Amino acid sequence: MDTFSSMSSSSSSLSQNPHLSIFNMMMTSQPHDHHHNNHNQNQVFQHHGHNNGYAALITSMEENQNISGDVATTPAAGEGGSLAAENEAKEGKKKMEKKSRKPRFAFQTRSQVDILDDGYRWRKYGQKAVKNNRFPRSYYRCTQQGCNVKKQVQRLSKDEGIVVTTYEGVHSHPIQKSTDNFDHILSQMQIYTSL
DNA sequence: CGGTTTTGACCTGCGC
DNA sequence: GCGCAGGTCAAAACCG
Repeated sequence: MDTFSSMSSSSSSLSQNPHLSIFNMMMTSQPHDHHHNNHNQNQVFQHHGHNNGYAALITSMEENQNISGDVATTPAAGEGGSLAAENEAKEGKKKMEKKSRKPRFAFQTRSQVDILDDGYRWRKYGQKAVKNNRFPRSYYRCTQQGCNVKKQVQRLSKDEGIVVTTYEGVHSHPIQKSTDNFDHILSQMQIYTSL
């Protein structure tokens, strides 16, 4: 998403509106009708909290990029899956998004809990053990019909205090829960971390 | 009872 | 071609 390019320049404003800019952009970005081929961009945004121990990092990627060099991502292997059977006659099922690789965003947070409530409803559809990582990776899909946004949550084995949430795709519907802003999430994290 | 999680099987891409 | 690794399916279990 080219939206990110403008963000890097306005990174200074992040200190003003710490979380809103990041999350609103991720959650409310408009669906691109035509998958305009955005070039290979892999931008990393880091945001260090003031002193609450919170730190977030966002990575946008198009091809097979690594998330902070620790989380390995395969080149859209998931696009295939059992979709090969789609060649037969699966029309009720979802079809693969042509060749367009959906934008992916890696959101790295320092938190004790894996489930960061971002306001959307997710249904878990898989969990896999990751190589060189003693923590499994969980796969979620947005429960909203017609919304094929996926996300995967993984904890770094290097630093188990860090949770990497990778969003894939763009929501085509408003947020269902009353998650006004990131403060809600922040407070939630602080609650859990104080356990 | 309906929606969600769990979990093993299955599929695909890739490297050897 | 085979095995591995990552991603998905789907049936059963679980939970409100």
